[in-house]
Amino acid sequence: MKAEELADILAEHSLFADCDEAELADLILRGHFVRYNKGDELIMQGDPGNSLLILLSGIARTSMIASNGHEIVLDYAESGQVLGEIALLDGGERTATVTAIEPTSALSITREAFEDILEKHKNMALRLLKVMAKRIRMANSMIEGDRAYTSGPRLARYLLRLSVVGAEEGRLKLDLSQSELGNFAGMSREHINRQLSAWSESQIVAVESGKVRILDHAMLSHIAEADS
Amino acid sequence: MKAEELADILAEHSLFADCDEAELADLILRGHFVRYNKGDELIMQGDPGNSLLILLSGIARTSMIASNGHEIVLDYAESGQVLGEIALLDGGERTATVTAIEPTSALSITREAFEDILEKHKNMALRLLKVMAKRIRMANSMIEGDRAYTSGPRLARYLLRLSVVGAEEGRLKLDLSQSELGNFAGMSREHINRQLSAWSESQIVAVESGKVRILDHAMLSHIAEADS
DNA sequence: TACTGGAAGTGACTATTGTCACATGCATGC
DNA sequence: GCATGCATGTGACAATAGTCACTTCCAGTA
Repeated sequence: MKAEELADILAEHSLFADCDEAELADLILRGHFVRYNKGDELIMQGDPGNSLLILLSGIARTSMIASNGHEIVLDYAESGQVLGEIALLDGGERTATVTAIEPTSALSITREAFEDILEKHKNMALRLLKVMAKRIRMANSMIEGDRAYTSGPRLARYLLRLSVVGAEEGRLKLDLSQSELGNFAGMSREHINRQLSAWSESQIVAVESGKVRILDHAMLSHIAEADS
Repeated sequence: MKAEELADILAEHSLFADCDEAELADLILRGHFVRYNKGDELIMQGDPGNSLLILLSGIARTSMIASNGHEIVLDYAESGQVLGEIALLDGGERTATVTAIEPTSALSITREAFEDILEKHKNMALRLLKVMAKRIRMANSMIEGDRAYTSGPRLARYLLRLSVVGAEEGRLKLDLSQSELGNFAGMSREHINRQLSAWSESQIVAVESGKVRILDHAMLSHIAEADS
């Protein structure tokens, strides 16, 4: 892989967009290119965390299994995203499992390589700090959503989170099944179904062949902030 | 303030325990010592975030107000803890309000000072990364708790989180009122009361003059992992 | 085309938790 | 001591969302 290719991928979404050539070169040199098939686990909850991944292509689901067996989906990561930094940094176990939901490739960076790169390129640390700041914001916003809102506004928030900005026709980034949406938004499949049906009635979303499309973005945003 | 004093404070709890003298000296030199009375706000949600705080004494509550007015308590911070890094790092607004719940003092560090120190002392970045890794773990664990567990186990978790390790007689770090506990654990005051009464019956906790004491730590841990 | 498995739709019931309305208790200061 | 105010205890009820048990729909394939 060439530095330019990596640069292109990183430039698109991630906070690594402003890496200079030397940094990219080192990432490629010290990193290890890995491919995964749909369903493969890039990271497994409970494992020791001795490496970090930078997603290059594909989409991966980050999820945790609570001690009572309940599965929680934390995020869907796209290319450019960093995965697995937490355990690498604090030396603890991996808190979540990351599963490829389509063919996926990534750059894997070991702890030693990571430390070397951090040492050599001071900007990398700052970049990582920003990545993590963003992640904390996201986590706090999930907590806020879970705590403060009932299911309706919460689902609205997750739909908005899945919606693309320049959305042609309100398409979502990901076509999740209703069960998957339920896991993500923290509600039962049946309840998701009923809520989507209701919104479909009032022309806020359209549900066609299993795929959700946002028709009234403004209304959905409004619902996302409502009291109930 | 002398470097040794700061060193003592940081050594106790925080990830800054291993700072060398030069680092401490710079923190003190570039930092600004601030005092707060009970009830003062160290950080206000919505403000621009141009500084970071290191708590030196006292206890501060981190909370958010959701757009529907619901208040969520994210954490109670003790001395040694870093506050306000997120907004400082990503340049966004402060996501939460931090309120002193007793007289509190802190070292305030501006963005410029922060950047200088980060530049000068490479270990500081790594330390901050660890602080943030810890925060993400905590946030994920809150999400897990909110999503996967019913109120009983969840309250158990929060009580355990408030319990001191070498707890003499199961005392909590903080004597929260039942309303405050409710805000923290995400349940109504009444429900907290009923749950505590039930546990009090079965000798798991004791409630005496408004203060909760954990009697059966093992049992509480067991409840914290239960299916319901 | 008919068969099959998985996703989606739906009604009835249940469970958990919040809300409201009060009673009680307890400390503080006049 | 008594009044005031805030924290706590408790019963009755309402609301939200989950569970169960089906049915229906649809795509892939034998």
